[in-house]
Amino acid sequence: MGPGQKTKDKTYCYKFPMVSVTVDCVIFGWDIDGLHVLLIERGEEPFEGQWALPGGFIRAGEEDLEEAARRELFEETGIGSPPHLEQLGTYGHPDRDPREEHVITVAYIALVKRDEHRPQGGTDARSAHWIPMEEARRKTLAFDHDQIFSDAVERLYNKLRYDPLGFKLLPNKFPLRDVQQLYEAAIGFEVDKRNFRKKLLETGLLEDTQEIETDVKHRAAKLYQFNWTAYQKRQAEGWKFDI
Amino acid sequence: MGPGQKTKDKTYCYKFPMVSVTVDCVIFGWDIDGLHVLLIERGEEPFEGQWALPGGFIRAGEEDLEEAARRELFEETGIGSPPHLEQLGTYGHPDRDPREEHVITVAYIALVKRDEHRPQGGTDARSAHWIPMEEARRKTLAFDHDQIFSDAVERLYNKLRYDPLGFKLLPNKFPLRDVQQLYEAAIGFEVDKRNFRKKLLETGLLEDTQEIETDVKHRAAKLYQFNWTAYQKRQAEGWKFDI
DNA sequence: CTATATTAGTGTTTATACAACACTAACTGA
DNA sequence: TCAGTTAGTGTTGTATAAACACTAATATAG
Repeated sequence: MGPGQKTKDKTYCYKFPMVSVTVDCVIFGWDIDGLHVLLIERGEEPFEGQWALPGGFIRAGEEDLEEAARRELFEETGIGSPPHLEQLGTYGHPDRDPREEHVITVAYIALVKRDEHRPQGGTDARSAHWIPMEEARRKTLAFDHDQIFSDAVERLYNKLRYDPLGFKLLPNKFPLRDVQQLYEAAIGFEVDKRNFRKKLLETGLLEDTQEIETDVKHRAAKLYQFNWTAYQKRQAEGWKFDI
Repeated sequence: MGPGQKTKDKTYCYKFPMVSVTVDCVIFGWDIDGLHVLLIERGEEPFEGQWALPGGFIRAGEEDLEEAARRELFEETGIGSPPHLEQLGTYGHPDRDPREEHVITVAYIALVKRDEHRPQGGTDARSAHWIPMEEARRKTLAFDHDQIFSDAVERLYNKLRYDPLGFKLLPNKFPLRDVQQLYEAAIGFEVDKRNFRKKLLETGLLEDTQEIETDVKHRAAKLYQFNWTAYQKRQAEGWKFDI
C-alpha cells in the first residue's frame, strides 16, 4: 500500500481502490423560537436542489478530521471556533452516495450560540438556511443525511441531561426561563418550574449577573451566566452534571 | 471528483489525493481472571514487533464499515457474529501513521463471551493474544492505539451502567457473583452484595435456570440467564436499564 | 464423621433524592 | 388603577439508594 503517485496528467494513483472521505456537520442553533439546524440546498448533482447537511471532502494529508469540520463550519456560518464540536460517527455504506465511488462520511455535531451567529450565505452556489427542528424533521434529506440527522438529534437530546452543553446554545447571559424552554424542547415534555430552578441553582454553577432582561412586556427576569471554569474544576474532581 | 480509473499497470487513479481507511477493533473478553483485550504483535513495519489493535484496510466499494469490522474480528477470533459490536469513533490525524500517506481509522468495540471464543492464531504472521486489562494498560501500543484503547475502555465502563452490555461478556448461564465481579472491575470499586443482587433481580430480567455451578470448592451458586427478548420488549416500551 | 473453611443467600432501617403542588411579587400597558 | 403576564419562591409526601450482619450449604482436611 504505497502513497499516491502524482502523474503528469494531475491524477493520483494507488495500488488499491480508495474511498473518498467527506465530513458533514449537523449544526444546531437555538433561536428565539426554538431549536434550529443549518441545512443547505444542494447546488449540484447528485441530489441537486435537495436539502442536505453541509459538508465537503477532506484534504488528504493536510488536515485532521476535526479541522475539516471546523473549516466546513466556518464556510457556512462564519464561526471560526464553535462553542461545541464533537464527532458523531462515521457512515460508510458502499451505496450511500449514488456516484460510482465509495464515499464515507465522518459526521460532526456543532452547537452555536444564537448571539454569535452571523447569518451567511453558503459558498458553491448552495445556500444555507436555519430550519426549525420540526420542519427539518419533515424534510427528506439527500444521501443518508436523514439517518445522520436523526442520530445527531438523539445524541444531543441524551447528552443535554448529563452535560451542560445546553448553555452553549444560549447567549452568554440568559434568564432561567430560556434554560427551561431549551430543556423542555429537548426532552419533549414540560417540567416543574420550581423543581427545575432549584436543581439548576443548587449546582452553584449559575451566577446572577445583577442584570435583568430589557424590552420585555412583563416583569423582567434576572439574567444568569454559566460559570464554565468552576464547572471544569468540579468535573476534574469527579463531579457529574445531571439535570 | 471522479471514481478511480483502473490503468493497465493495476493502479487506481484519482483527481485528488486520497486517504486510506482502516478499521481497528478493540475486542473485549471476560475471562475467569478478569477483563481481557485482544492485541496482536505486529509482524511487519511500521511498528514491527510492537503490540497493536487488530485491524486492516477496508475493501473500497465492496463493504460497509461494520462489515469490515466483522471480517477483521472473524479473522482474529473465529467469531462470525459477535454478541456486541459498536462503532467507537474515527481517528484521522494526518500524521497518525508514519508512512507517507494519510490513513484514517474507524475504531469499533466488540464484546465476546468467554464460552464462545475459540482461541485462534492471527493471520499475516501476526499473533493474537488475550491480554489482561491491567497489563494492556501498561503497554505502549502502535500508532495512536493507546488513545483508541483508552477511549474504548472509558466507553465500555460508562455504558455498562445503563445498558445490559455486561451480560454479553458472560457465558449464557452465570452465577450472580460473576455479574457483580464484572461490574466491580468496570466501575473500579466494590458494591454491596445484597443491594446489588436486589437491584439486579427486581428488574425481572434474570431467570433462574434451576442449575447450579459445578466443580467449585464450596457451596455452589445458582446459575441465571439474562432474558434478552424480555429486555427488548421492555426497552421498546421506554424502560431504561440502570444498575 | 467432625470440624473448619469458604462462599451463597437473605431484610430492615435510614438517609437522600425526586415529584407534586399554588400562591404572591413585579412590571407593562390600556 | 386595573387587568394581564411572567418572575420568583417552600413544603410535604414518595420512591430510590445506602448501610448494615447473620444463617445455610457444601467441600475438604484431620
